[in-house]
Amino acid sequence: MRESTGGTRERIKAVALELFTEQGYEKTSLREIAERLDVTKAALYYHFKSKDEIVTSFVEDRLELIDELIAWAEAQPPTLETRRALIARYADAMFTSEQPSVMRFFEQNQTVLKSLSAGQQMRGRLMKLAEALFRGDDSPSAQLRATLSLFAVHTSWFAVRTPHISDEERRRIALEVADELLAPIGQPAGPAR
Amino acid sequence: MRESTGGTRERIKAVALELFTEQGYEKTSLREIAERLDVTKAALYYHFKSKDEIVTSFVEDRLELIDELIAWAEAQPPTLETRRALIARYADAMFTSEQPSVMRFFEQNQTVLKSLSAGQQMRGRLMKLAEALFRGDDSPSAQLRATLSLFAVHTSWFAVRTPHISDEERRRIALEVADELLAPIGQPAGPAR
DNA sequence: GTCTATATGCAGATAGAC
DNA sequence: GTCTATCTGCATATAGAC
Repeated sequence: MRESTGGTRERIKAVALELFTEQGYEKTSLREIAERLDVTKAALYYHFKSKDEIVTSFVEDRLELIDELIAWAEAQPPTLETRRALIARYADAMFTSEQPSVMRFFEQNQTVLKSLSAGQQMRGRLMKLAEALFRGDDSPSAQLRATLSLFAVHTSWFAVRTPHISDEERRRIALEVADELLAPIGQPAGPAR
Repeated sequence: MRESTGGTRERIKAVALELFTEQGYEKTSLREIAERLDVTKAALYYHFKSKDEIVTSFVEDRLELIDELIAWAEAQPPTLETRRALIARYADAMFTSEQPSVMRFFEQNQTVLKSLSAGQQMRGRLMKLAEALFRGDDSPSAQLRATLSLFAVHTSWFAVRTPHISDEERRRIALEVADELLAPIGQPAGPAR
């Protein structure tokens, strides 16, 4: 417990993220977060002026990161190579980060997040990311494929149930499937039978 | 408003489903549901003994339906044809039903549903459905593909952003992509590059 | 920077009249 | 089958002492 000096804000973020992800935003009370940290509710209000400001705090880092990816992609030609590189970079961000669970939190709290500005921003950003993935081919199937390739990355943590599988292996599988989904995008015609 | 006699229970279900889906389960109060129906909260308690019993009421129909699909699939050989037929039947159920939004509700309230028994049952059932889709090939990539094929059906309503597109067209696109995802399952080796 | 104490409000739920 | 009235509890949030 070395970090008790000054690190309180970070500890609040970490605990809140964990509880929000597990139980949901609405079901997690500030009392619960405070108890877990062995402080009082009032202490939380010193660090964050409201409950949803806690959410904002850990969503913002991700927004920046996604913005960078989008900007990078838009500077590239809309080729398959670009799409693949983009999803790979995104997967790196998801798997590498110290807190991969920000996206899990987001997935698990979609509806609630609609009414939070942080949530709306994140929603918008993921839309733009999907757009960057199908850029140059806005056919319905390309749109669906692009979105699903993001889901491949997001859901591999639970969709792959094999026990004891490593994160690196999950990432590899996710990208294998994502690549296949991206392949037909931008082709003259989809792989209709 | 012909159904005002006796149809109250159904009207409650319909409004609750809509609000739960849009705003989330926790954020939607019984007061809000009651106001929308122009009745009092107490009236709701005549029809349902608790808030989560409302959820249970509209989840149960779906459970049965999914159970039938699973049972059917398990009676078939684990071939690609079976997988494709299964996802097609599932898509029919999703798109045909009078209330396709039950699954939307479920997607949007995952975390909250963890603590509701109806939610746990639905979770379990979707897991089994995914298993039925990769039956005979439990490789990690097959598991991910099977899960994503379900997502293709579930998410086509928002992932495909083309305006004025019909439900039938969405269903067709979803199945096109789902079929592609299912194709490599059960093959000697995945389509590694 | 963290505390105690408290304000204020709405949630889910029940009792019992009509 | 729907109402009014009310219970009980916990939520977010604030004021002000230490």
